[in-house]
Amino acid sequence: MHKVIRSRSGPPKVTLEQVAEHAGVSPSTVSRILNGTADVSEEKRAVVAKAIARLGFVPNPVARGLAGGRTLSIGVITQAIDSPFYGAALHGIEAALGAAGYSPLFVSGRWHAEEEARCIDVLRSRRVDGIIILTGRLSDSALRTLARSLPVVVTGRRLKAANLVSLDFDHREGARLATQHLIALGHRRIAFIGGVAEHPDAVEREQGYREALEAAGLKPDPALVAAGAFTEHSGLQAVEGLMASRVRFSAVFAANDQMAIGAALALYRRGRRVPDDVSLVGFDDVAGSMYAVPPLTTVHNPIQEIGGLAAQAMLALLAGERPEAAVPAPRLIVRESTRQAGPAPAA
Amino acid sequence: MHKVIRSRSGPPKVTLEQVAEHAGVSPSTVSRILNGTADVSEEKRAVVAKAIARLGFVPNPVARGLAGGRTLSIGVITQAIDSPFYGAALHGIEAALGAAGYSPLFVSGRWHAEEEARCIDVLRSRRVDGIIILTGRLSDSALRTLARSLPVVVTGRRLKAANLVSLDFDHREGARLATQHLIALGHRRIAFIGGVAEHPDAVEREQGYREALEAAGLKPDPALVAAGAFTEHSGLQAVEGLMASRVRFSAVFAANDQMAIGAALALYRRGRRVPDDVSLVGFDDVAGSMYAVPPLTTVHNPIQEIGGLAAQAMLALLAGERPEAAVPAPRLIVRESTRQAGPAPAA
DNA sequence: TTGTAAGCGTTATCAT
DNA sequence: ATGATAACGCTTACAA
Repeated sequence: MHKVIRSRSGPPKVTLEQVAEHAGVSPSTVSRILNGTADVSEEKRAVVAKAIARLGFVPNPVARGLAGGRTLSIGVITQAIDSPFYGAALHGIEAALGAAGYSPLFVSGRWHAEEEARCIDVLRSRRVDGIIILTGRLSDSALRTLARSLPVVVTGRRLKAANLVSLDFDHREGARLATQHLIALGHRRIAFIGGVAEHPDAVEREQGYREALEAAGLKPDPALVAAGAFTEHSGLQAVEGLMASRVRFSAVFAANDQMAIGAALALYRRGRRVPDDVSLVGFDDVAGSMYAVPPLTTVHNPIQEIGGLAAQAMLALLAGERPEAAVPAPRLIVRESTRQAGPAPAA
Repeated sequence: MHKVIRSRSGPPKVTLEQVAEHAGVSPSTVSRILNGTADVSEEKRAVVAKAIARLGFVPNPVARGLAGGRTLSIGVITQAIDSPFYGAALHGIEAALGAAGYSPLFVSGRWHAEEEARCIDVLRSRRVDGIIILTGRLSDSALRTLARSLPVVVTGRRLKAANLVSLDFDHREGARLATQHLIALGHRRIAFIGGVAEHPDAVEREQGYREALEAAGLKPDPALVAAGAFTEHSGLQAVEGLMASRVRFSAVFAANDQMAIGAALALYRRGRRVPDDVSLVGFDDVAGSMYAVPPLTTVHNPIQEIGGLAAQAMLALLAGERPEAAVPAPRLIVRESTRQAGPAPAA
């Protein structure tokens, strides 16, 4: 009774050495049992287990880190810790890592390559056992170099290297799906709002858009593609630009949901109804898009799942395996922001 | 030249001892300089500084943690790391802590008191120097106890204790503001969607709603208050329940933005326009609400700023001060989801 | 299979 | 003001 309370109130002060003493074995034996480093007789195993339970022993990760060189912590580089997109990924990572006794150390690159490099330094100085990079800006060669000193898992690219696994979602296919959907509904003049130009996801999504158009015998009209920056505001601005330039369009495909949301607002402001006057498709299927008004048709990007996969790949890497990660294929989620194109598109 | 590259590629292998040797002083002197623990002659200071720069020495936080008992890391307990609300707070915390050389360790309680307790154990076993709790479920007395062994900063309550600082936003006043706004617009039948019942923020917001009503001579109608759970879905359901029960209302005040967003969708589905048919107010001013269709009128909750304040309070606590934290007062942000009540509310 | 002892890179306690 | 010399709590050769 008394013990339970203590274990929750005071810092765990019991040391491995005390456990050893209590069990009548040597510290190394206890350590071996804890880490499965070597075979230990069932007999001692039992005594030690009892002693651990009795004393409420919890190994000290800090000491472990110093002695063993492993800290049981994994650095995770995101671009923005707030953001529905990264939030979901972090959630997936936390769950998978936590189940294995590892803790994530989250840092934000804030879209600057420089910041990102600083993040890596921080993580390294903290002696993380590995680094997961969620769609960063670092060059492929920088990643390869990094992987020479640490296991690395990176999302958003296709990259082969030792000690490194990359998880890549098929953005092109996803964008193709979205565009095809619009085409199938009879839309011919489909505007596209792009993402951050240097961002690999963004360029792939634009490629998918183009490919679908071409496959349908439609030729991409440069006047229909607007630049965006993956933010709501940029989506709003993009649509405003489009309307100011007086190009006709009956549908908009935005390279991510946040921009689609911004686009919806711009349309609303100008009195163009979604989906009655213009159809709208996003990308990512971020948590909020299901509750947009109207609910947004989008391409589901299993971000949280990818986070989990990334974490598992890292765990496998740490275990000395050479994991092959398979990312789920994109699926189109049809909701209420798209509909059949009107018989005669308005001039 | 060569050095720069190495510092970014290999793990920092230079030890304090090597610096000492290189500078011709003892390790203790180097340590003292690093920590400002004692006076050191300008002379040695300079030599050591040079040696540190020359060798590219970076102190090892793990070793520091073992020897000194401080890890320069702060545990942060959130309820959901994904979530626009907590995301913003984490962002504020990360920025403030990072500037001081501290790293946050984020863990999610997932709204379970039990999980939350486990989180604390994890953080403690990692030897964090302090714990920031963002609106948790732990009892006040549990927090007091915790504060006896570790500096604690907690948001979402008013609590006085040694080694503990609480930051409390005035939810009641915020809710009052929101309700008054609706009343001033001529609304008389104002529905309220509550939050998680055990959540202190939720009850205060409901109190504010009631107070504003009473202050205006309106008596709260139990049929107008619906239970919610701080999620979009629960907001949607709440409005559906309200409409199914056929109570009249010309305005809805939701205890947070996410529920307001859900409410907006339910209204949209039933063909009731916002704000033409019913006015809608949220709470928190989460990132997305500015881009809702229509943009949501809400109470601004400076979450990111509060995160920063919490971090600074923690830093002050660690420095042995007794910080007084002042949280900004709530402000109403009037956008486009509210308008004058119609002359004769529909039956 | 198990124990002994030497680290791991700092900080802290004494002396001087 | 500065230097030895223990810790800190655990892992890991190396022995036995």
